[in-house]
Amino acid sequence: MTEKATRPIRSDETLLAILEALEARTAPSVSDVATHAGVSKSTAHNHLSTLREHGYVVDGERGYELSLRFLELGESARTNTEIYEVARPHADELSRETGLLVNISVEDRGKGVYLYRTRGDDRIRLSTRAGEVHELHCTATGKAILAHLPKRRVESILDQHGLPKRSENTITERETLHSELAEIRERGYSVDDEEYGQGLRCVGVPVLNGDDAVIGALSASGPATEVVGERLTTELPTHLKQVRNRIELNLRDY
Amino acid sequence: MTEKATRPIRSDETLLAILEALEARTAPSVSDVATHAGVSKSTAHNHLSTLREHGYVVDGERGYELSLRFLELGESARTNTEIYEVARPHADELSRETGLLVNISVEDRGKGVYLYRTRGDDRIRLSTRAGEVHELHCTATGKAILAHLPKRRVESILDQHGLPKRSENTITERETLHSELAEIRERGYSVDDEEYGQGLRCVGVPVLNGDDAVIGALSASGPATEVVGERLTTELPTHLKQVRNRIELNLRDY
DNA sequence: ACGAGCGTTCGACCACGCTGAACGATTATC
DNA sequence: GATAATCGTTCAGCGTGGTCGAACGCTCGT
Repeated sequence: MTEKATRPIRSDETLLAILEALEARTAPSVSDVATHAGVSKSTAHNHLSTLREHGYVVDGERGYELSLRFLELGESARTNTEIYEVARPHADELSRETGLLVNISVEDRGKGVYLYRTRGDDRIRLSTRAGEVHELHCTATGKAILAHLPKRRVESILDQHGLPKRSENTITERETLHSELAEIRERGYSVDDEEYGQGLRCVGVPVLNGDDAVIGALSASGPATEVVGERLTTELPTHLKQVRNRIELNLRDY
Repeated sequence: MTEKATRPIRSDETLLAILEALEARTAPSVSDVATHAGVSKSTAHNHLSTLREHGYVVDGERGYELSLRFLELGESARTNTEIYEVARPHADELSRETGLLVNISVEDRGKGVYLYRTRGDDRIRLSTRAGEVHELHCTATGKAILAHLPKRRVESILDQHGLPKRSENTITERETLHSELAEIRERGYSVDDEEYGQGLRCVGVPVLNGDDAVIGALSASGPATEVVGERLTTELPTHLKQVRNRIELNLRDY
């Protein structure tokens, strides 16, 4: 599925390796970058100074860093998605009303990416952040998305990424997952019952566009001790479905 | 100030030009990208397919797009700043309390960059977004930052970017700006009185780290009709200074 | 059927990206 | 305070590979 380039450009690949080095390590030196990217020090130096000249990296007193240019590019990518701008205010509202952590995510190259995460109660700092990726089979948003992708596409995603075990409850059998997805289609919402992390429970709904294609999903998550009983089986699903309807209505008139 | 690379890498430069083409135009074709970046179609194709293979761009049905990989990189750059994680919850709180649009920005290569923007009242969609850049001389956050940079650095920034007129009230004379900056230092807050855009008024405060270096600024902005009288001269400045103090205290214990 | 646009592949040339060695500057170690 | 290690940077030179233009199917609109 990873579309192979017929004629990959080697210097681009080292450039990208350098970006990854800058992302992974905090403020690395030229030599660090060179080692991490597997190139000579002089090559790393040339790439870094080119990137600096164009404002993509800055070298502070501690070392090189990705510049805020990437924030601009990231926002551009985020705004390009159909769902983000429309769903965001609804996510904020939902989060205020429920006090839970609300997520918007989309599928990107077979994985889930959080476009936005918001928590009504800001006192707890977000441990996780936007842009983070996760497998689709073990989260509420992921399963909501999978449930509405063409079966062929689902298979190809599972072939590519497998069903890695993230916690005790993670679904690791294809068959189990498929019947779960059928159930999700039927009742209109998904549940992550500590499948991604212990003690974390999450309810999600898909978001479809005018052509009935999934463009993402919305979910609310919280401690398993809080997301229980009526709240888990009725209250949150109903609430989320309402929000989903509002978002889909807003999508119609752009 | 733009540190010249002694030996710039040409293929990196075309790669960056391609990224800019993807950012500027929505879902451009290979030919569009080639024209915009000033290279042959086949060269553009090779770069794009390399980027796609590594997951940095995706080609949807409409054309090529930046992938959400850039959201990840952008978040990484944002988190690297000293101010972001600490100030963000305070910004949210301030926004809820005032109902105004609250901004966190930092200086990056002589310009201001919004790290975060939040508005208590989410019903109005944010017209502007994080990552956006602006000149420092015509915004409340920008002037608060300039007021605490070494004079030499301020001069070099003004040399580089000038004082472009953004609206009726924009300060375009260096002398005027310098006395304004002195005033800001004295009273501890800055005001943008429709200097960036007509009808928009804004109050800002600098945020300093343990070494008394500016690491960014915080501001609250709203319609000129709302931000007036006591609110403009006393209420908001006092409120912002309180928030600033809280942020600086939090910075101490990381 | 036609032509105009697209994205892609190919061959060939010579620019230029890569390496390794050498440079001063800075810090660490004794 | 001398030595040594390591830093970022520059340089020359080799030979790879990035570049372009032409040519290829292909999908459009006419």
